[in-house]
Amino acid sequence: MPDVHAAGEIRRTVAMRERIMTPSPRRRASIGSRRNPETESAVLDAARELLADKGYAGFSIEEVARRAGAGKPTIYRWWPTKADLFVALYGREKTAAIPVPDLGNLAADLARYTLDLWAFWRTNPAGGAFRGLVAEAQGNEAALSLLRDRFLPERLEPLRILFARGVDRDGLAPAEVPARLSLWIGFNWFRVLTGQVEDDGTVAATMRIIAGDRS
Amino acid sequence: MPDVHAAGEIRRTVAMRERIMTPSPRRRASIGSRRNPETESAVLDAARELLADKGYAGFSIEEVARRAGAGKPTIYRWWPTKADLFVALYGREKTAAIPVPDLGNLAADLARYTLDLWAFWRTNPAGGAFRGLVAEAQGNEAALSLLRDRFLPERLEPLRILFARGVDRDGLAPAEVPARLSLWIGFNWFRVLTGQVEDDGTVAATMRIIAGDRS
Amino acid sequence: MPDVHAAGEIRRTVAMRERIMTPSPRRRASIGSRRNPETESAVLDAARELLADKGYAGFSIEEVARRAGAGKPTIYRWWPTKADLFVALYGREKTAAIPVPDLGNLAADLARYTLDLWAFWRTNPAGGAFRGLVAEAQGNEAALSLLRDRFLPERLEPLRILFARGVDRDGLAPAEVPARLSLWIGFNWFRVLTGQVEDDGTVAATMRIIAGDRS
Amino acid sequence: MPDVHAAGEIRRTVAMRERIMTPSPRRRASIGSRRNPETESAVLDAARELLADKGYAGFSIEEVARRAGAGKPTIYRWWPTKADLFVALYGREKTAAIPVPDLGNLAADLARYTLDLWAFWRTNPAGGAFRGLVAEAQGNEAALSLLRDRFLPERLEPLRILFARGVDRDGLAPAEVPARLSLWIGFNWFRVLTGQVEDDGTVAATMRIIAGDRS
DNA sequence: ACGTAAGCGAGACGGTACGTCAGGTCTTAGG
DNA sequence: CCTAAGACCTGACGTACCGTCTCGCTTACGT
Repeated sequence: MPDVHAAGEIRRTVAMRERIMTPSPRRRASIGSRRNPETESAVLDAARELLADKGYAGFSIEEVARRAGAGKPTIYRWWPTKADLFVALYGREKTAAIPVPDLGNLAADLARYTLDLWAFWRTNPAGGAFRGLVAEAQGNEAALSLLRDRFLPERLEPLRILFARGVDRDGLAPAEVPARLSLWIGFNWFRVLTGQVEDDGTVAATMRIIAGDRS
Repeated sequence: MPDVHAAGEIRRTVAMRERIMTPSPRRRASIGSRRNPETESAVLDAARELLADKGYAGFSIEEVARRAGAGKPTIYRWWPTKADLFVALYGREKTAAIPVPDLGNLAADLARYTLDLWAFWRTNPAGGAFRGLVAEAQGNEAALSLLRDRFLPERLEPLRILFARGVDRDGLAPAEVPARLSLWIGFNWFRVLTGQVEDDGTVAATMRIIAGDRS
Repeated sequence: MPDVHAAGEIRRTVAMRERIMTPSPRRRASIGSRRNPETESAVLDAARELLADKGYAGFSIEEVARRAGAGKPTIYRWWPTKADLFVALYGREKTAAIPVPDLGNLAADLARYTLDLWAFWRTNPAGGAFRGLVAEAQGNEAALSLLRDRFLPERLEPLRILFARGVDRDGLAPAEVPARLSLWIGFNWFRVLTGQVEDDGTVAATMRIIAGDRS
Repeated sequence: MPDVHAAGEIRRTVAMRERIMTPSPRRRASIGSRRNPETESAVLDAARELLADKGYAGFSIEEVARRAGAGKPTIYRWWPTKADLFVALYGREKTAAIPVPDLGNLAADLARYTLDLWAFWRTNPAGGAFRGLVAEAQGNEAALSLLRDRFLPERLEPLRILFARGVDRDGLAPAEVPARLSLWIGFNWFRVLTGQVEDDGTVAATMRIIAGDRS
């Protein structure tokens, strides 16, 4: 049955020729029936770069796919929404980047951590990822839930440590911790969402209030 | 070749039928070479209603035009960006809705004002407008500037009154007012942007911290 | 989940730069709130050309839009399905191209008309359009109905004339006309769908059978 | 960063649950280094069923693989193109299903055979397979050649018998056989490709014309 | 008897095209 | 000069399949 497969052979030949002809900087084929970490990296790198280049407004899955040399479906397979992509992006950058300080009192610790965080946001596309995530959450219940219920608690861990130490060391009332944590979050959101994450000299004073520092 | 475009004609026919069937919010022709205030109202009403219906995600100029029975260019002429429309929307709603309380101490005043504001946000599309404006500002420099430099100072006037009274009456340090105001703003942003503007009983305590109330 | 777009101003600037930079053979803006015949022409020309280049297999709305310099939504607005586009394409080409012969007897008339039709199909992408329409109809009820109920009766008009003349002149039994017409249609479909529309010398004999010619 | 890809994991989980829930048409492992006839059956059955369910438009290798519980590469290994699969499908079904009638005259034989064939097409997915193969052939040279040069001659064998008998018995001119055969083929193609394979009472008359019956 | 070659399910991969939505621009026609 | 209307191009959306690839496994066959 020699001619039965002619079509397939023709198609294969064409595909091969095309693959040879195109410059194709790097073609990442599948590595079998499991996730290709190279692809994951390429996508996150591209997303990071795009966010840095164009900001949230210019951010699109389409363009990420283009830059990553990835197919759109590949992206949607692993990050079904933009929000997921932002979270992944943020998680990738921030990990362990900001040390949990121990300067002897809560206000100083908060100020140090806050300023480190701001520096991170300023110098790193992850700041843009965070802003994008918040923006996304304003019109998308799933994104909001991702932000509020998964992303936030996770990223707040260092703060909980700081406040716990404040309770032990500085005599902070445990019952007040949630309110003070909310204030810290809100303050930071306000600053980052209005593009004001440079130290204007007010951070220390603000942190003293949040810390309940009466000195 | 008259019947070649039948499909298009069908579409047009459907559109016409729908236009006829819908209550058709009166046909507003031009009123000459000046702005038609009826149109402005119709657009803002439609925007408000749409925001209430679909939220920020479902908000589009296209749909506003549809509901308002207005042409898209008409909308773009007067509100060149979504942000402008949000600001107009918000400015239209909030005015004078929330009384400036005077309950004898700053913490109580802040709590009362905050809860009133939240109630307003819950019951009024303007809350959605605000969230939309923040989202918009994350990818749009003009919207950000509008939000930060025009909208925010304007809406903060009652707070300034409250804090000024706090200085006079409760002995609040004048130097601390900006920081405390920032905390109040941030707290409110955090709550509204995460969809948490119901009183969960934590507001009073939080306001006491912001007010610097040591009782 | 609509994305938040950049400032209109940014977009405008980018668009302008692109418009200036690209050679852009022709930019067709709207000509107001009515159909632009230039666009219609450009689309049909592009479709025709694409069909000639790549055949039915390589035919896509996407590529037509690309070649026509038209937006996909514009194409979908006027030709909601590929079938509509094929019909329009065919209608545009065939009109009045094939004269209705009168050679004295039905068999000769049919042969002449058939060979003219084949010549038209050979030299003109409309032949491809017809094949595409049939292919489309095999998996799409709407396309099938378009083909069977609108396209076919219309294109068969000349044949009806020929057969009517056969009844009057050659004594063809009127009751047999539908069956003979079916045979003519079927014969032509078979030939065009198998890519056999060159005259191999069998047409005259076949048409004599269809015409019921006993000579 | 283990929890960053939760979305993907959720998708996988869902997929697993579905895999568990579906009856899972038995897991066919390899049976060594030769073709597994169970797999072949499963694929052809699935293809047949899918064609019956969804028609040519809904037919995809992907879905066949899904239903057959087969890997896509397995399918591509044995049937490199859709056309091959269609041919295999049709070849599998039709064999010997339609008896070659002998009713005393050619017209009657043709009518009987045609109606039997139509009945077969109506009740059997092979009809859909044939339509699919024709559609495929409109954009695929290999499929066309398959259809024209292999499939058609093979399936026409019974007709040749009928016509040969017509020559012997009914005095049909041998020179006219090819033309009359073409007419029969064309008529049937036209009917099946327009979804008109119910006997509307015109078949007998049409077959008389094809048979050259002058009674 | 055992290594190897081939078949197998699975599913990720880069792609192309789908059909839809909205964005912002443009022009008409009319008041 | 404003207004409603709606066509236009653009570009992104999220989905379906395409055909290829590699994995990890199973089994028969040749050495």
